[in-house]
Amino acid sequence: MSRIYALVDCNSFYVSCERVFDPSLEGKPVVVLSNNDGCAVSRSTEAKKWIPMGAPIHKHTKDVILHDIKCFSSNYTLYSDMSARVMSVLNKFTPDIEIYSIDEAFLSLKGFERRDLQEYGEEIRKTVLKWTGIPVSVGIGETKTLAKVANRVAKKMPELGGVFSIYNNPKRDEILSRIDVSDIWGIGRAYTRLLKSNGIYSALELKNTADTFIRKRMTVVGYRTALELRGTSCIEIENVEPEKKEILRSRSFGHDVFELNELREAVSMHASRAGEKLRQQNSVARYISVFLKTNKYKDGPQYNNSMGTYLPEPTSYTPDFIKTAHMLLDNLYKPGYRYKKAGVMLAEICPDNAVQLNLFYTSRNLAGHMEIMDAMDEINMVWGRDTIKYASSGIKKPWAMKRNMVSPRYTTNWNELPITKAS
DNA sequence: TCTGGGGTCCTAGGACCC
DNA sequence: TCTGGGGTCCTAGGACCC
Repeated sequence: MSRIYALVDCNSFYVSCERVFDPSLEGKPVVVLSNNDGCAVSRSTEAKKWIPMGAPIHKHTKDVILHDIKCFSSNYTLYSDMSARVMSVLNKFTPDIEIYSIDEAFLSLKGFERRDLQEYGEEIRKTVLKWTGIPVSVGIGETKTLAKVANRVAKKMPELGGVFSIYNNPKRDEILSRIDVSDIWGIGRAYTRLLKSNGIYSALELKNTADTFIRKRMTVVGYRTALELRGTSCIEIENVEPEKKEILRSRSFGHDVFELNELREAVSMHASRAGEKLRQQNSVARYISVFLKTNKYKDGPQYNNSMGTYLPEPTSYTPDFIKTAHMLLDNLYKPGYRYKKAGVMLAEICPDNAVQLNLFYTSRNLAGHMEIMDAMDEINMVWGRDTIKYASSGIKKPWAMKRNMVSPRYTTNWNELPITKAS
């Protein structure tokens, strides 16, 4: 029984989102920055010449000015909404879909063996572009890893029109011989170094490497990658999103922070956001930890530490998280450092219904707590984030991250809708 | 001045038990 | 005196992904 996978990947996704609502950006070098306006995380084709992926933008100020590169702070509200639109279009092609990241999805095309896959890929591409304005590339293959390879080929060679199928392709080995091992899904920096120092440079060479070597040096994970290159599918489509086992919330500060008070505000905000995420998946957590970091890129004394503890019982009640996180932070905090980042992690997560029986017998009014949480989540969902929030999260937030070049929330906020000119 | 954030999986090795 | 061997659980750290 053969399988067929398609990988649909949005081209320069964040940049494409910005362009949908501001067509004047078309054909120009555009860059979207990470939180705090730090690194370039999405670049248009035109910008790639000057700005490497992940580069700190402040190191490229000259290029930005010289080539008039348009820079944007990241606007996740907009990108998440556009992502949902793209995914819902893909869903119309097959319900057998795995949303792999904000800009990528795997589709199972089992049963499509006799169709012209190239043509089908083009139909997907055209439909997504027409209905959402987002350009995508489509790669098709016998396994997810081969679909990834095909997608890469589609992206690298614009003359293919954004679609490439390696499925049953008689030239498969020739294509694999031109793919660098570092470009294979699952092969990162460390494995690239290992493979190249053993004379394995291309995907074809990895495909033909002895199992014993791969298993010993790259664990079963690497072995699965090799099998997938050979056409044996080992990594299945995951239709339902698995529940998170850990939830981490953290941010760098816009400015260095010295005071415990400000750190307490930031930690309080992270704890309440982590709680929101936890409740979204109807779970409770038993373990919480807090971490604190100075700026590793700066000279001066460094401090990097974390502390965690078990909660008296599994919970999703934000005030419990805030209280415990503050206690941990108070123990963690040392005066005299320039702090750059703080975060809160929830772990030992399980579904809330798995513990409900026990909770009925606790002394606390759990039902009442949950009603409060539900009400707050509901209000914040309808009226926007932080309509209701905890006073301990601060009002002025001097530590908040920088977002100096953010575009409007075109699709999710009535006050920021795009305006069409009446002639 | 300015360097992202959020995850998962696997293994090795220590602690401990019988 | 003899200091084995099998097993589980936990944690830290390394690898990867977008």
